[in-house]
Amino acid sequence: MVRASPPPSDPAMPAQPAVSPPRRVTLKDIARALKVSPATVSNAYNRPDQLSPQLRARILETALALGYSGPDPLASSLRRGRAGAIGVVYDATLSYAFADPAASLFLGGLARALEEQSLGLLLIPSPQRPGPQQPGPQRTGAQETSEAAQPAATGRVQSASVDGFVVYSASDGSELLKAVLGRGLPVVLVDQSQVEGVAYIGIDDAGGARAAARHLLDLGHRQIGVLSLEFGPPDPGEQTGPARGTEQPRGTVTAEREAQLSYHTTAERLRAYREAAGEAGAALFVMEAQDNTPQEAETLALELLRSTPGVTALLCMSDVLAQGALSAARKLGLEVPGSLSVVGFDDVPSSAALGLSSVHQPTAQKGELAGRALVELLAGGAARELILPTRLMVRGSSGPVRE
Amino acid sequence: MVRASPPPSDPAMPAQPAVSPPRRVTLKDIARALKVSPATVSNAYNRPDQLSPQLRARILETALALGYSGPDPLASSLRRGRAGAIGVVYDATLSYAFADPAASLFLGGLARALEEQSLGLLLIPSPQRPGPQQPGPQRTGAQETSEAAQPAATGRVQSASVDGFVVYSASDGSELLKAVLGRGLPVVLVDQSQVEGVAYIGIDDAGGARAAARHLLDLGHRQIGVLSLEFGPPDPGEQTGPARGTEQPRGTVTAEREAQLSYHTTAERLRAYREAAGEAGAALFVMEAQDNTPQEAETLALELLRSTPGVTALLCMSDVLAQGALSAARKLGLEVPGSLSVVGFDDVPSSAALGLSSVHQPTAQKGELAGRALVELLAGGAARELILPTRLMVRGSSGPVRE
DNA sequence: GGGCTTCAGTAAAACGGTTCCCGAAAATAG
DNA sequence: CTATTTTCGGGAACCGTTTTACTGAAGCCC
Repeated sequence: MVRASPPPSDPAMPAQPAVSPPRRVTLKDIARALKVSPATVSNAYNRPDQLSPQLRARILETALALGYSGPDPLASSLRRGRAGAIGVVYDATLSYAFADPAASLFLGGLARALEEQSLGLLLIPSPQRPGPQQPGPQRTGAQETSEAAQPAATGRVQSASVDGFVVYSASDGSELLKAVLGRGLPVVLVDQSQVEGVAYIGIDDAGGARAAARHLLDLGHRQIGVLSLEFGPPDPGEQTGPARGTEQPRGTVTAEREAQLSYHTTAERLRAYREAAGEAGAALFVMEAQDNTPQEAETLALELLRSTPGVTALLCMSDVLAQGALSAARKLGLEVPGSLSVVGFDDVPSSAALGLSSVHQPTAQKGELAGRALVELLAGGAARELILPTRLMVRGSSGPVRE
Repeated sequence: MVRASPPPSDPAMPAQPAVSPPRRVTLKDIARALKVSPATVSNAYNRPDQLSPQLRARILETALALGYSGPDPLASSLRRGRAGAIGVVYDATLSYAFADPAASLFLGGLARALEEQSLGLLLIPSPQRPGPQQPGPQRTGAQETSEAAQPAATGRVQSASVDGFVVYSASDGSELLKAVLGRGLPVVLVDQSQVEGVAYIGIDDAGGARAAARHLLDLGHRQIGVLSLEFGPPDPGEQTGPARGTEQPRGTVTAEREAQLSYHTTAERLRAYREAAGEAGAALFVMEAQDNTPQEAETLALELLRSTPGVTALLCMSDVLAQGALSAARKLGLEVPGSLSVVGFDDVPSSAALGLSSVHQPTAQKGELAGRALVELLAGGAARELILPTRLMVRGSSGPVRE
């Protein structure tokens, strides 16, 4: 064993022969170098008022000289009992979380709220889908926990050094959500099904969706396509899940798939669409977008408009989808709103410029409120529930049905 | 002083009357409960092969019963010497980081790469601008470190529990960057000025910008407006910085301001625009956007087109800005590309739908590569530099100058 | 100049785990 | 039946700080 057992002190020799064990310098090292107590060094960083300015100066100085850049955050966090960060968990795929400007806005708001408290923001993405990816060569380490068989993502939840969680649009019964709740830390749920006793921030999904649907209905549309967000996480086990590669066209919603409707947001909006349509005796044609991207939406819209020519309007569950719909319309040479009306959801910033009618929600504010709610919880406050309003913004992409 | 000096011990009284001390359960607790060694409990979680399945089952079981949700990540990280997360630092404002779809894409790619290694992603935003914000009530704790006077953000860098950093578009000489480098951890720099010996991922900014400019020049444009990204962080100290509230219209670029050009990306693109314009003998009219938002861009474009009627095309340093320019054109009733050509930069997904000509860069891939580069560094690999190509995508928003 | 209150700095116990390394028991070999 | 290997689990040091007293030395007051 080459454990360097240094003779009590040999100042002549620079401890490290050459390059080998570049052991990191710690607080103790500089304490030793100055012949003061570690406590004093710690104080130099954390309570300058506890020691004389000169000593502090000397400490900081030798710290610099020795290449010590302050107390190790981990050790400090451990001792203090606060990680200084909160985790954000989203159950949807990474692509969803970042491809959607709304998600970005939300995160921005959240970050802002946390920033005020000097809290970090730890992103904990759910594992992506099998997607294209060359098989990584290594996969080192003994990963085979037998039964737990954690789908890796829940493992990350368990091993996240955080003081609390924000869970964003997890599907009902999500493993991830369970894992989070299991940690026993403060949690705020956002845009998903509520859980008894857990803080919640959401929006009036149903109200917004209803307004969007009524708007189109009022304009006389009676055959309306719906570009839906995902119904639920893809079911890797069974062959069910949205028909992919089968004879069914992509996006088709089967009864089976409908039974898997587990994203609260999707469910609420869809329900409201249907209710409104039902009241007006209109027909809805629903397509499920696997990914919340314009490309996907364009494909689906093309498909839908081809197969169901009577459709005069599209209700989209996100602006991203709506933008794809718009581009499908352009490809088909359909005038908007002359031949096709399109209404989105979220009202992301770029939609105003596009003249897209959409349901506005205070996305960034939602993030900020979620952050504040969590901060309150951390401070021992009570869990609250908050539903933010939505508002239909009528712009140029929706108009009366053409006779 | 009300320093509570509790009597040495009064076991009769349950210190805290009723609910108070819900001391968290630790690994030792369940070890004690089962009369096994803590080591064994630890093994139950980390090396299932080190103990009999039955014992492990019993351990997991009582852990559940006692409400223990696995080893504390902090303690574990400390002991193991790995935080299990990397920090992302961006020097621009939060709004920039999240308002820009390109940034989101980047983060998405980065997250994906880290995810493969089960690494977390800790966001460390730079402090936002003074912006609207009611003065927080508390601000507890002794924060007044005298000299260090850390601008709060650098403090967050120092106290981030991470194994490495990705620095995204920091301005030259950024304090944040210095703080990061000071930590002595592996670092990957992205989209900014390089630093000797530090890993780097960037794109061919100049090449892309040149292509965009030449494209417009080839179409015959000779009076071209430039919607630039920020030149540098706002200088809170002096009254300089982009004229705000002075008699100068917003966005005007003064010589002073130009001297503050410290964002590498902005500088490179601007330089390339100018070079190309110079070669063709064309005139450039530069406006600096404070925020990378469509709103800001619209305002600026309106201003520019009003004050400089001869302008027939707009070079925009981001697609977000370009989209704002498009909407300005719409407001002015200018046909695109008939009366006004617009070219963006980044080629974010929504731009294709908008028919916006833009300089494509592999944004998500950039993120993924940055992640991989960092992972390599963590594994002891060498620092590499990588410049990714850009490519002009000509779409419908740019056309020949109208005679 | 003695008691009393600051001041500066310290010793030592946590914080909650992980991991070598070592024994004993059980299994296998000879 | 003994020698050897495996299996199972424990002992204890250690990860790098923070913090709660506590000590000695000054300073203060009359």
